[in-house]
Amino acid sequence: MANPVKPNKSAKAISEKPKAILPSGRKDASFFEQVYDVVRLVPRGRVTSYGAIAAYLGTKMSARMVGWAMNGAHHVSPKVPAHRVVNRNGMLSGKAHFATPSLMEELLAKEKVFVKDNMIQDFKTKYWDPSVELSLD
DNA sequence: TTGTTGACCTCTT
DNA sequence: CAAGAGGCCAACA
Repeated sequence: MANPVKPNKSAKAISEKPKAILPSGRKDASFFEQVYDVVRLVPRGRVTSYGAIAAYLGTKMSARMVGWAMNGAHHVSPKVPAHRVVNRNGMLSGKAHFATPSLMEELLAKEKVFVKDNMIQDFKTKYWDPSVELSLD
């Protein structure tokens, strides 16, 4: 009873083929590229979740990988607004991984996105879903 | 080389 | 309703 059903509703057409800039200098990872690209597409004052990005890539189960990608996003060019990426609950789960624990809140504050108790205010309102905003049609 | 961990999410009991 | 386990891909030991 691990997977009684596996709905393959993917049909995603990611024609994006950006350069491969990996934290380790590798150029084989495509998942990371997509993650970086999507996060960079996040408009100012908006926030998204790991699962949303993962789902946009086609596999919402790889939400963990999205977080890993962010880990190297700090030294990637152009800089990836990782501060705009939070978990499903709207909590700044990765704020501790930034240069400074308060850096994430600072950046979000500049985006007019206020945070309270490690949680984004009106998260659902600031929420930015790539699959929806980008409109897959 | 294999095994474990990891900025998560979803399903099952 | 709450808690536990499973699962994805990649990096580190």
